Amino acid sequence: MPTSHYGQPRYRLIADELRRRIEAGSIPRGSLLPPESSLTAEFNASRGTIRQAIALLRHEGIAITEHGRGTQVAAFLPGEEPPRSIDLERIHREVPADAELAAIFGINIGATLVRDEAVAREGAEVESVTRTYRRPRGGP
Amino acid sequence: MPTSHYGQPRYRLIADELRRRIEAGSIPRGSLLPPESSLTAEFNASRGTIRQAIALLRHEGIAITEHGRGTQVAAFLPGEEPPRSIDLERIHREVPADAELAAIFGINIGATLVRDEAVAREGAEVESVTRTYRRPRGGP
DNA sequence: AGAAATTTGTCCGTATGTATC
DNA sequence: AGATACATACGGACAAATTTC
Repeated sequence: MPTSHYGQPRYRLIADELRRRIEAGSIPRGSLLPPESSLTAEFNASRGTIRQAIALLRHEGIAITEHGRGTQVAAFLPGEEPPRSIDLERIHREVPADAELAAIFGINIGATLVRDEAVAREGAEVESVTRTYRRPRGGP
Repeated sequence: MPTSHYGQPRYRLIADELRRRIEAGSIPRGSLLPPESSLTAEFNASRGTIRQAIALLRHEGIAITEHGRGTQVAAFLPGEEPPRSIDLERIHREVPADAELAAIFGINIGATLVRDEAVAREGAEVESVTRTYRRPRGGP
């Protein structure tokens, strides 16, 4: 990626894009910015470049970075666009069967089931939670 | 030690080794990977490098990481297909939110949620139970 | 029920080498 | 040559979720 910066350095363009999302509400006030690692992936930029971009936002006072926690969008400037992006997040884990599930599967209560959970969000709001339970493959 | 580039960066080599162990079964499906601290010691690499390696496995869909818990090997590796569902049965009802769901939705424990349940059977055996929770439309 | 230990998440600072503008 | 960006790697520190005692 040789970079074709049209007059502007990359970190400035990235800062512009993040500022746009914040102003448009797609990154809600008071929420945490995606971590540097995510931004690195999304913008296909190095961490240093991302950090420069965030430093700009900090200077402008619209972001606050806390060591070990993340970068938070400032809370001021009320009301604007409702967020529309749908975010999916999947969690996979093993859970013990409760009475209801045990009855359906025909297994003992407390037996291990594999649960896949998908949380669908629109902006900050949770739209739905879908859980799929299966019996584990060849193991308790 | 910047890069000892013997063709590949270290995090990729480490990811290769972990993938090999998973496919060979020496790290079983559904089990937890050794913690980052152990891998750091074993591979004599920094934590960041280990995390990069694990991120690769996550991206490939063969590992799922949960905060505070660990990194779990997927129950099904991409490419191996779980058995297909045949019989489907749907149940719709209203249920009170337990603590976990309440936390996800950001509502009070006991608040009403709508639950759609689909039981997939293959012959007599239950293959999977899928439950989707949503907030009621305009209701309590 | 609560504290401690474990484990992952994130940020900070630094370093080296390479490629591109 | 210098500025910018990229890729990789290290170590330290604090934050937060989960498990364990």
